[in-house]
Amino acid sequence: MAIFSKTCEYAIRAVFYIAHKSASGDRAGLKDIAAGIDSPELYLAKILQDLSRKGLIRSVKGPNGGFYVDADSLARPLSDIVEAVDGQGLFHGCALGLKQCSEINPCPLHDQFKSIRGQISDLLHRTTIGGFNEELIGGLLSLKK
Amino acid sequence: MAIFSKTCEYAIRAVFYIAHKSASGDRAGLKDIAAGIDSPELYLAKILQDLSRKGLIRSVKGPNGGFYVDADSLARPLSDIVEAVDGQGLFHGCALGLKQCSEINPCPLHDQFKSIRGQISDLLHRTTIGGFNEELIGGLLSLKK
DNA sequence: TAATAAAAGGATATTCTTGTCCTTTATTCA
DNA sequence: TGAATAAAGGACAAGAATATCCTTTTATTA
Ligand code: FES
Ligand code: FES
Repeated sequence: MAIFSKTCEYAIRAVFYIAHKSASGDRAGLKDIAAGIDSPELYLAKILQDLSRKGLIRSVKGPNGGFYVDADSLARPLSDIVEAVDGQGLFHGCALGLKQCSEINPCPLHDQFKSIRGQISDLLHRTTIGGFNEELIGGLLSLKK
Repeated sequence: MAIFSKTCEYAIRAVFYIAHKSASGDRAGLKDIAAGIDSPELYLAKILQDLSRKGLIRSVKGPNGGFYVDADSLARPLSDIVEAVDGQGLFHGCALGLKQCSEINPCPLHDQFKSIRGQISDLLHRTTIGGFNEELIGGLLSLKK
């Protein structure tokens, strides 16, 4: 198992991709993004429609249209994307699938897992959507293969 | 998304359950285990068959039969179960789903995720199957609800 | 205003995970 | 030895995640 669903992996990679294009003032078209993050184009379309409906990214139809993120959204934490796609499980769920993670009825992994889960949460809350733009533009980081 | 697949959650809870019964010298029957960890009985049967085939737990058929773990297996790391059920993804996979997690072609989350992934790996390698028997017998830890 | 480009939306297909059913095999015990 | 018990195994069913297809809407620009 991975930390994120496949859908969420595509969503994050796409949002990073769009963000770094937006930083250069460009919009990104669907084909462009799909190629840039190595994802199935039509499935990605659905994901982006969803993020757009939820206001996490912007879109413009017609010639020269495409997807972009505004300055506000560039500063948003990555956790907003994760939560929109995968829900809150990663932030609050029990490692062993108990209905409710709690101190009162803890599973064997609770104590140690709580700390790790907290670090994942911190990472996703600290990281912003636009936070890697320089490295992405500079080609130091990768979103494909 | 959770860290483990549902199948793996059941597997871990079941193995902990069987281990703590084995510590008391008992075998655990399917119904007993399913009730003890709150899982669908017939699905759990498949999971246990699989673990049994792979030698991670033992089983005996017939009256008074059931599942148990021998002393050797009690000392095995939990990572053996996770690997048998969910594979190696959790230990080596890229957070954003790149084909190959690497230093040469890192995704934006690589550096920070590597550390977290390492902690998960450590936790699962340090924790043994029988490691929580006392707390389970004492009722301090829970495997259901 | 007409032609074109690109995202939105609805429906459907495919694949994987999870869960159930029924028969067979092995073990115990009367 | 025969009846009862419990896991093993094979086939199937339901649901969710992933992926594709086709039509509609909106924006651009010639
Ligand atoms: S109860 Fe399982 S992680 Fe908290
Ligand atoms: S490349 Fe993504 S975690 Fe290492």
